[in-house]
Amino acid sequence: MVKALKKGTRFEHPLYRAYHALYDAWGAQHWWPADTPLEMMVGAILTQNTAWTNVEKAIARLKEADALSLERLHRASLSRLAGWIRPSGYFNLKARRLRALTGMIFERYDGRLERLLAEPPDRLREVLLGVWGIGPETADSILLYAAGHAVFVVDTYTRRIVRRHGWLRGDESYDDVSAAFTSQIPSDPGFYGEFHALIVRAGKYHCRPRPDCASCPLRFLLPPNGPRD
DNA sequence: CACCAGGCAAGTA
DNA sequence: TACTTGCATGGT
Repeated sequence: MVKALKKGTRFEHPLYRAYHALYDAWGAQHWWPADTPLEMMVGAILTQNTAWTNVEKAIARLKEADALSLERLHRASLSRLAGWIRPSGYFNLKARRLRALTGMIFERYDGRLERLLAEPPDRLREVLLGVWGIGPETADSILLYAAGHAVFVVDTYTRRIVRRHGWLRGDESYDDVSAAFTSQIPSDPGFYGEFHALIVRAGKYHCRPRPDCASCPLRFLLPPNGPRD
């Protein structure tokens, strides 16, 4: 994983210390849980505002139907597609979003996913954001976990944690929160991918709407008066 | 029963 | 620009 980095004041930053507190407690999270880049991208759309356990069911059904290929996803009717991904919720919406993605890859990249993913990072982000149904978090997840670029994914848990810990005010734009991480911690996709996964785990089991800080690995890094809000 | 989950786009003022 | 709303299943 991420080996020890050289010492220096730069690495005393709260975000960097938070990473080590989480990693020491829980170790590697092995994200993103997908067998192929296509599966990763499909999962990124299916998990929008949705519990991952439901996405797992949807992915399993796609595999069961042997539909998890660019061609088959694109050829299937929207109602078939929606039926397969039903357990992940918002299935009519997400069927159209998957169609928008596969359509773009066929129209602009000759149906070759590897060509899309070979685009330079800024260009790839721009293209993905141009697809209906792909916003900044989904785009950055794909950049990081499918294309291997060093971007920091910001989700609701990230926002909650940086606000509760007072690392940021909490009203910053997506890009500002992302930049707060990438400007303060070493640029390494493995590192960013692990950190994001650890934040999600902390968000799931501790930094919830009703926080459970008592056993959270970050409890010693909280502000003196406890979590904000 | 209520609440939550690894967002996004479209509408309104 | 800054809210608000629709989208939907499954687990706690």
